[in-house]
Amino acid sequence: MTAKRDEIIATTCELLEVQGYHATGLNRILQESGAPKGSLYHYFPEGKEELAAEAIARSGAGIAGHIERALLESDDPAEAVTGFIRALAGHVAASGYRQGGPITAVALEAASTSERLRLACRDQYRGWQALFAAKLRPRYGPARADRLAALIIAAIEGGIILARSERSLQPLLAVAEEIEVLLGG
Amino acid sequence: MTAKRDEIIATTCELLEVQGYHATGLNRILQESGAPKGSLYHYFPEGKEELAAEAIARSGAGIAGHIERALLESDDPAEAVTGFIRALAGHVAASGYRQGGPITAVALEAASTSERLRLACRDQYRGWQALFAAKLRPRYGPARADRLAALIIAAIEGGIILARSERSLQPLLAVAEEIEVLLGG
DNA sequence: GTCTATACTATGATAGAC
DNA sequence: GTCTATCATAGTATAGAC
Repeated sequence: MTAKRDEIIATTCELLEVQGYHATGLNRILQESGAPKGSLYHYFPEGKEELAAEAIARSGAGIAGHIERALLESDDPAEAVTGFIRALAGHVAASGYRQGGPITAVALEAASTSERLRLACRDQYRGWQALFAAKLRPRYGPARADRLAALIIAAIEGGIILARSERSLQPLLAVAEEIEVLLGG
Repeated sequence: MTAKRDEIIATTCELLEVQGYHATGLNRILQESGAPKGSLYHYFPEGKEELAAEAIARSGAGIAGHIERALLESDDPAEAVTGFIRALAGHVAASGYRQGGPITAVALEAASTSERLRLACRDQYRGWQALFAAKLRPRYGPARADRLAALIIAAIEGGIILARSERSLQPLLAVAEEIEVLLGG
């Protein structure tokens, strides 16, 4: 029964996004996903870490999909990138400043704590960065495109942190505007 | 005896920076700071949250001091800002990619969880942002200076996340370079 | 009256029994 | 495949030592 396993992962994605890794208990995951209590170690023999790693991969793939679709919306890189950021900002606000950045919290908690989760997050970041870099490469060349992509990811992740702390879109919108300036020149 | 209270806060600062809020247990704090277990609720009657809030304020003030000093190093805003980022990058690497961003992890975990900690982090971010904005205002005017300051904070916070995930300075250095471009124009 | 040892309740992750 | 036991540790509170 893979449907139940999927449901567990989906619930984990949500909780990790809102609360981070350590604040998210297995009990809560099981309860929220409606899965039987004893079933967790059947589906995830390596326990919480394995489950979290899979959740990170899934969340990351979802974001990658959003990035891909957003970057197709315009031929102009500046417009495409800032369009993505503004759409993301809307999503952050719509969630009551609870969501946005599904792996950010885990990335920070796990960086010094769990090599497995650190690598899981790193791989997602690399994937996103590659998508932006590919879009920017024709105009800026490979080296600069990589740097710009790094800045974009960093500014988005940081912008989400500020937005959630302020409960305001302003930081993310400022990020979008300034990145537009940087790319527009 | 305020010295022991101070020691507890200092230890909490370190642990929060590396691990975040929920991963940091009171036992660990007490043990690491050499303070007796029973003394915690004497010094911090409201428990862990109160302790964390004080630690956030202290870490934040330390960063503010670093920002202030760095911004005095050059009259050119671009040089001053990127100087700060590069110095920070050095510190991140020197700590084995465990430190840097003392409140980032807590900000994310607590944003949806503890109003008190959310506000504590928000206030620190506002303070830092005000410092950068003040430096940028003469050249860029008030509105743009605020936006640039938001981008700078966001890009730094995000850059730290990426650097810690990659165990590499590259993301932070890319951030510095691109911000230099943005401010240099 | 300032500080600390100890105990308590809840919940964490996990693993063996059914 | 799932329930229940286990064992550790969490955060907290109180009663007593200095």
